[in-house]
Amino acid sequence: MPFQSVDTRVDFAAQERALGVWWQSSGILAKYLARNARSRRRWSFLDGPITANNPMGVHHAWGRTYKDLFCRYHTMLGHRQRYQNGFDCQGLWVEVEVEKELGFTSKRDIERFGIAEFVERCKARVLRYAAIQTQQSLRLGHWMDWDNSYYTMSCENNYSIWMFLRRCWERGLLYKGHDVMPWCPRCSTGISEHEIVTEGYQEVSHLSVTVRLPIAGRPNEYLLVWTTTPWTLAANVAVAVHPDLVYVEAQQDGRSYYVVRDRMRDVLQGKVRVARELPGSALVGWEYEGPFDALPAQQGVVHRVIPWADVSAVEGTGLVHIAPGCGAEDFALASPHNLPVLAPIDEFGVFTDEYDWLRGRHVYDVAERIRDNLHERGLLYRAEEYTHRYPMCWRCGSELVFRLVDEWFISMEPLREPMMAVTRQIRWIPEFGLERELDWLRNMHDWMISKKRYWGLALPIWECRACGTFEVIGSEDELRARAIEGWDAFAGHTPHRPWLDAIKIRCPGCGAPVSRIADVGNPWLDAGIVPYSTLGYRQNRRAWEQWFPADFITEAFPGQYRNWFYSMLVMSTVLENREPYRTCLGHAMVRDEHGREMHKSWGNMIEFNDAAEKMGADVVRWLYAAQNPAQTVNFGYGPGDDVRRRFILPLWNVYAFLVTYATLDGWTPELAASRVVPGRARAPRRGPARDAAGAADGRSLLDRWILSRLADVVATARARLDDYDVAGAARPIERFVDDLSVWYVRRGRRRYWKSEVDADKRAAYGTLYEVLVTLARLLAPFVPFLAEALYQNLVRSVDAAAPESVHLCDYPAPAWRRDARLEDAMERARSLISLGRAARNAAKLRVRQPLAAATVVERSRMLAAPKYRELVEHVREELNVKEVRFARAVTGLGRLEVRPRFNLLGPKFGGELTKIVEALRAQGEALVARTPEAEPYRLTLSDDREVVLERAEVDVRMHWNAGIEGAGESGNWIALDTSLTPSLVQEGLARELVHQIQQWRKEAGLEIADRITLYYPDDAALADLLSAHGEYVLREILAHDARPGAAPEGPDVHRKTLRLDGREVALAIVRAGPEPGKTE
RNA sequence: GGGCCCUUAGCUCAGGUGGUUAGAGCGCACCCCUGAUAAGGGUGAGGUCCGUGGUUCGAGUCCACGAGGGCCCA
Repeated sequence: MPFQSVDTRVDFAAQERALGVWWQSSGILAKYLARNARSRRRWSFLDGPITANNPMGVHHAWGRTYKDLFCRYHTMLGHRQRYQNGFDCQGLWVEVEVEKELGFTSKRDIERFGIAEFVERCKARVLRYAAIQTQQSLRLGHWMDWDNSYYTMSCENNYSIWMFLRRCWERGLLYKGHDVMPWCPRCSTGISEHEIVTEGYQEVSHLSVTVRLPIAGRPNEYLLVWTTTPWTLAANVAVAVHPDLVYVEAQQDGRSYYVVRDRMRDVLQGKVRVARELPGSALVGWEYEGPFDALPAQQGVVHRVIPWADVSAVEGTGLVHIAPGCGAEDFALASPHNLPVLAPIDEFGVFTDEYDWLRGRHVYDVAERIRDNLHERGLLYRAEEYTHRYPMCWRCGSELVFRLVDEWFISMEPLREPMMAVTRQIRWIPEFGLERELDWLRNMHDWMISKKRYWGLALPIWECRACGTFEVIGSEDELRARAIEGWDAFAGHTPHRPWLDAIKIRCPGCGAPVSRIADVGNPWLDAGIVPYSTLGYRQNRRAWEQWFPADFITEAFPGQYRNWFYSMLVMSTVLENREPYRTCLGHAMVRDEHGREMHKSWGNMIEFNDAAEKMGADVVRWLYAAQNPAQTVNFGYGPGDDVRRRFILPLWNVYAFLVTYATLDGWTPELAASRVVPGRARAPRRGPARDAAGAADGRSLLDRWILSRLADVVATARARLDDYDVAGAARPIERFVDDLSVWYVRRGRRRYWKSEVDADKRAAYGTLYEVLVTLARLLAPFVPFLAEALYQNLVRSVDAAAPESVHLCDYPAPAWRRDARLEDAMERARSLISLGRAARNAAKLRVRQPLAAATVVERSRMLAAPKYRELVEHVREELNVKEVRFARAVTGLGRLEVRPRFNLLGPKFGGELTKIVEALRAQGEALVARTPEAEPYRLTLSDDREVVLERAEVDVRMHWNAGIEGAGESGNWIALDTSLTPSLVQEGLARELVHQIQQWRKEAGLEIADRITLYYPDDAALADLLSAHGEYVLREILAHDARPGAAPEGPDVHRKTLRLDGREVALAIVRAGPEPGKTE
């Protein structure tokens, strides 16, 4: 079976869709998953659950590219795996979306709607988006056991967390805290500090007020306080001052104000007289009238001035209004100073009954009323709009307030050191991940795990209202045993609200029936338990140990050091005091192609589906694979186009090239000098690989070079992937494909065109074939679609015994021994060619014009060796010269001028410079000629002293003799003989003629293999040209014959007037049918 | 205020353990090739390696301090 023809204008996205369908329908994915089912070597990957709440975005594709790539790589290495994907299901983010769908605005709507129905809607939403994300992942070529994904809402996951919490409780780590914390009035829940990420702050404008508070026993004297949250004044109980700062009593309009000295000018407007200065400590203990002493809640409160070291003099008045029920720092001061705690608002942000005229009003709406009320009572000093960064709810965008609440916490202090020890057992990539995680651990607070919501882990805490005893239930069995009420209502349901809420147990303290607390859990508990819940920890400890710890996890790092990476550390430290994963690869964030953040509202967001269809999944994957994970990636259609042009298309074109000519020639892999068996059998695992240097099967140096390079890139890719370094593998592969395309194929083209089938041609086909087939396997984990397309056509079409899919093959191992000397010599040849081209450019001589000779001066004399004659031949052909000569020195070809760089040497040698210039003029040429590469010049001055000149300090340039143009440096030079003889000019014209006729053939629509007859006019110069170079011209343009005179009439006759050497010649070509033996 | 990271060509980025004259892609200028052709290739211009000081025979690379930016935490 011959290869199928390859279109160079392939629609990659369509090809990917077709392959996706084929993989499914032919069961390839299933075979892939089963491939290593009985392998003894395991590789344990643990998937971080993706939030199944929306379609996945292009940023998810980065991590998923890594996940898929390493799973595929280890599959091709024969390692048994679990291939389990995970979905994150529970939490406020899902609730918020369902609330939006239902048009809800607060928790009351949910209660009215019914918690059971609401929770079912949440589950349904998760399943809906899990299905969508599964399809999207498949479109990306992400192969997992999609029918066996884990869901964090599963019973097993929830009960596993019960087990963990029970263990915490037994160790005394679990407690109920009474604290002031950020609270979202819309969501009616506390927001833990972990959740107020930097994006959780926004610039907003608030009404700020400066209030004067009359001091008790000091008529006409006032404390000045300033706040941006006027509503908290209703709960004021104290004013704090810094004991060591300097305060002033400032007199204005007949009143005395106390304010910190450094802020006086900013705070007090108008004329002010300073009556005295005093330290803050002098104010401590003073009593004052509160701003709202008439409120019922304020009855009996004594307002005092207290000392506080955190008071600053950069903002406000230096006197800080303290409301322990409305601020976290305020609350921390309550206990040491014995301050009453007033909690003015309920869970919806509404003032409670004890606040009289504020009762029923929302905190968002009271700022103006409070200002007006203060004004009426003469307490307002000033009010103004103030813009500052303020925390917002990360899900719904509402402004947060601080509120006194009861929440449940895990004590972290006893875990801090053990967790840090566990963290050090893990390999973090990038390495700074370790420091970041340790830093987080050093600073971590107790973990608030409760949330006053509906859809989430139902915290298994039963707390007795009567005596305060609480207990944590650790499993479903224990629950059943302890239930004294409500089991029937619960049985058959998942352990969620509201079903679990029905169950009561007996209080071990006082015997009263006890209900579960109403709270649900922090969603990072759900994700943190998966190294236990998904690996069967509760069912079979021995089986669990075979997959634990995970060998590898990877996620985006900005958030996960404090989220998933962290929660797994907590839970695994408590349960087993062991690292839950061995290697953690973190990657940075995705920005748009200009480096800006992606936002839907900015219009620069790219949907995953659009990216897959417009640029293709392979391009998306390669873009991510070649990226440094530590650095934000600029993702977009522009960068995608780069990948396509730089990597995908050149590779595809090389592949198309091989298939096109192999088909024309009737070449198949069976004809290759050495068979390539790409399947499960592989290159020798041990013992010497085949020796590229000594290949005795007709392979040219060019072949041996590319095979040596191939061995290199295969070894590098394996080593880098073993080290979890994707970019370190991808970039060398890119370089290799570039070498293959711009050098191996470019230099080897003629070997495929020639009509005779000889050993050289077989070697050319065999080598290129081996390279491409190896590349297909090498690239399979990176670009699974492209690799499969190559493999199916190059391997499966001709070898029914080969594995059905490239993804069922082994990963390639180096099949040839490297020949570093040959690679080195090839580099030198290429570099000489580059210099020669520069020389041609300088001489304005196009490559089409042959030249008599090039002279090479090569210090290492490597290319002059007889065994590298072929490389010299490449130099000769690329530069289009008749002969390449070697010379020992460049001196005979021109004059070396050595000039001092005065700007550098002046400061160094000062007055001696004159002598140096003299010496350089006299000996410069000899000096340069004898100084080895990389060494400085040692110059002997007229007085026999030696001075050392750095290479940068002298300017060496060559003045070529007439008729010579060259280029070079440091002992490596190439000089072209630019004198043209009539015969060289004529030969150049012959090439020009060929060039123009080739162009014309294409315009005329002739096939590559079509033969023609050339008719030319009676023209002496042309006749000369053809008599001298006719054979060459006819061969190149695939003509049987060149005939003088007019062409006959006919449908296959094309006429054209060409410009040749400034003259016009009217030619005709006639199609004469395809060349025998090259019939398609 | 603390921790971590970044700063290299107009733009985006490479540059193990210090070592010739710091590289690539894109863009730009000029050119080549034309049997990979709605492609491909070459040559060239373009650099205060953020700054200052230090270690060293030698620093883009190591150290200290500083500037700007990012992430995280207070």
